[in-house]
Amino acid sequence: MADPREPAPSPAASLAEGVAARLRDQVTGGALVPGQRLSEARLAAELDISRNTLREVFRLLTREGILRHEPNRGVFVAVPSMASILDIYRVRRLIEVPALAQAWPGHAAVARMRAAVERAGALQAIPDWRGVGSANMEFHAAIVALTDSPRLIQFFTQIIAELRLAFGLLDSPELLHRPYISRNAEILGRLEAGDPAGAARMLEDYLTQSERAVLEAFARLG
Amino acid sequence: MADPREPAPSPAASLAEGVAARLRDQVTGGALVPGQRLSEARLAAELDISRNTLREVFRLLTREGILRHEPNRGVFVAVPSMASILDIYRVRRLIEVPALAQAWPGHAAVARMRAAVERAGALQAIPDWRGVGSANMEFHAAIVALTDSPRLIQFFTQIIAELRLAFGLLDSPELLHRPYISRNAEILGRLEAGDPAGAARMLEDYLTQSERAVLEAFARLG
DNA sequence: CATGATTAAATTGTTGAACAAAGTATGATA
DNA sequence: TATCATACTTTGTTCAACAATTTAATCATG
Repeated sequence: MADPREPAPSPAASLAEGVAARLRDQVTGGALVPGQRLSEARLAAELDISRNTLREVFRLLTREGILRHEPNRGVFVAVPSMASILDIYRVRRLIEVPALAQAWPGHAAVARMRAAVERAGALQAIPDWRGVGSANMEFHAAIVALTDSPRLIQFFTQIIAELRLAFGLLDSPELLHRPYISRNAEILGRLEAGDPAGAARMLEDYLTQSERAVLEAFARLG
Repeated sequence: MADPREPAPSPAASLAEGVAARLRDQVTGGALVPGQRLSEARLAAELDISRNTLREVFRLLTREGILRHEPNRGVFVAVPSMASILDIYRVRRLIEVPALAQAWPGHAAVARMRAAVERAGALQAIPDWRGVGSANMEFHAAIVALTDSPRLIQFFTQIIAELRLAFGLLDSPELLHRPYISRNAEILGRLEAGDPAGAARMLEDYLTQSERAVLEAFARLG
């Protein structure tokens, strides 16, 4: 495997979806700054697609919450707010904790959780903190995958994208991601030891602490 | 007020969103049958919009789950399955029960709940069972609104649309909606009496029973 | 100088036509 | 009947155009 960061070069069913994925990465990766306006004409030329196709892309990403559409004014990269972060963590608690609590330790998603933990560990050594952040998010996406609920999984994917958008806004990624590598490992260990309820309690602590850290970093921006 | 069924003739920010709302109603209202194919050319002519705009509409509704898009083959009205109904009720339990349990009885959404109950009662007298179903769904949307979480509210709106799509597939709407008018009223009464926890327990029973009824009706179709 | 109204420029919203690519139906042939 | 080549239909995508709206620039006026 060449680069452990890139999850999968999915075949991009249609051009619009492919471009959407590319743009999504650019946004969550920080290449596009929150609040920035995305001119249809300019971006279409830059991406080498037509305006119509780009508009389809905009519709997709707007509904995902990482772009904002103001009628007759244009499309902007969404600007995370304190309120949105609070909302996101609330949703995370509501979904992740029960998902883990009712997990069957033999579920296939447990392997995904373990892979994510190991990837985070490897990227920590480079160090690539943004990569660590991605791996940590993947860990939590895997937790939701434990539910086998397509709707929850898709919804949570959105939530994660929004959260990564907020992360991109903050500096000091090491502080935001480093402490949670071992914490994820502990949660996973407890689950594999056959104690989902205990793992869920640890996860709840994790979320509370992570939320506080993010909010503090956010407050430091003014 | 002329017709208590129509919630609000929203100003339709853009043409695409307006048409999306119209199509959504046609689908959840049963005018478009699940599995039916939506030809771009024909439907665009019928709705008197261009193919490009219709495609934007398709993207919106596909992401909402009420249309399905097969690359190079076309767009179809989504076909509810037993699995999707199970998933939907699981999500409902996960979101609605905690939402109600932690509700503050003075919240503005309580008024929405009461309005929905009263509307259902009125429509029962006509009788308009499809309308009763809509009112019941509005009751539960109001429960989620108790959380003040934009993300949960938007997500739940989707879930409701999908469920109404499934309802449209089933016959005997009276059997599916009638029993729940009084049940909703009881839940509301318990909440207004200052016992959110008790109301939440009643809601849980409600969901279990409703799920069973829907699944049975679904099984009768073969 | 500031301010508000008027005009000009740029951008979005939407359409229609066009064509390549993929899928579907048709029909000839073995 | 089964199979394969062919014609037809539909989707995927682009392009050019124009109306509607917003933004910027201009300018008169207190």
